[in-house]
Amino acid sequence: MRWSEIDTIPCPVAQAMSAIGDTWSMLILRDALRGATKFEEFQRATGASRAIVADRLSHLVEHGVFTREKYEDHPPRYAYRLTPRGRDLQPVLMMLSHWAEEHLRKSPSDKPLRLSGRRHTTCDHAFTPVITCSHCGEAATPDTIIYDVPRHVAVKR
Amino acid sequence: MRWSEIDTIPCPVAQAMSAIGDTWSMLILRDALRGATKFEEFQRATGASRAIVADRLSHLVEHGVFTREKYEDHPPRYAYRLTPRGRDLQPVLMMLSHWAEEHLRKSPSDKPLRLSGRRHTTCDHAFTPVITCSHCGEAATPDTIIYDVPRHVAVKR
DNA sequence: GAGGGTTAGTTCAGAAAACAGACTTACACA
DNA sequence: TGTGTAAGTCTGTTTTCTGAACTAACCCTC
Repeated sequence: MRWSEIDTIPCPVAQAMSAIGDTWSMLILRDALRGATKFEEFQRATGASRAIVADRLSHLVEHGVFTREKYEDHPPRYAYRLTPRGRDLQPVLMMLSHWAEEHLRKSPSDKPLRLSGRRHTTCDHAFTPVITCSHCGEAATPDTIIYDVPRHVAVKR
Repeated sequence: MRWSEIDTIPCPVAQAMSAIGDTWSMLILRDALRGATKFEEFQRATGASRAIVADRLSHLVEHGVFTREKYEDHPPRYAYRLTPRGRDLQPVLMMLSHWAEEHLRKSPSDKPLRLSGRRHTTCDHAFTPVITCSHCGEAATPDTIIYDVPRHVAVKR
């Protein structure tokens, strides 16, 4: 199995990762959600090489996560803007950040990291994300969720 | 900037991706959350080469996402089990799946994919995950969230 | 009008990493 | 003696990445 064949796996996690690309793409998405739109902004903020940034941006455009709009003709200059599909990745990045803040302290005795203050404008309070059930509104914690996994994908026990 | 230096970036997204590893690690996590514990199970389910599986598993053990327990001495056999830190990645994987199911249909006219039925045992209904605010309990959609990003990380506008 | 800054890339060679497939070890069962 | 299972390691090729230089066209300052 090659990287390039990952998109053939019939699984939403594999499909999602295939569309996003890799860690550099994640960092580019993070910066886009913070407001970055220009090539140079992405390059500076991620610290990745120019070739990587060019490659990942075109991958993300191909997969409908960004649009590439010319905002100047001579010389050609482009703005990369998140599509609705791209903006919908915000919850994924937020949960990832939340996980890191909870778990990735430097030493076990450290307090949880709080690198980014997250504020809910509806109630104007700092908060942490809580996943709830679209049907009953109660918390959907890992132990209250079961999956009906298609038989051909299921792991043999 | 090298891959190996990603963990030096003071950003929870970078830290999280550094701890997780890459797409193969994501697939390994997916399988672990489905109940896989053995090397061979991970190898079959992900389709990655044995070297990749061995490498990613040891990476994840190093980062406290899995434990490696010997369950047989001769010959040595190991079970990989998720730690609490690893289990807490479940919401991340769930949001990623949800995004793929909503957005990655084969053609624009297709209905959203529903590859895995997600059921909430509290109310016994199929559901989609909704992120809410830990303070007021209302939906925390991207447009109702603002970040207080530390100045040294902020993108210049 | 010379020089520097900005923006969005492309190109190149050498270095690093990923990868498939074969191999190893060791037991169980027939 | 042979097949199956399990958990890797090893090897040599293939692919990707890095870092630096280069292009190109405009703007601004001196």
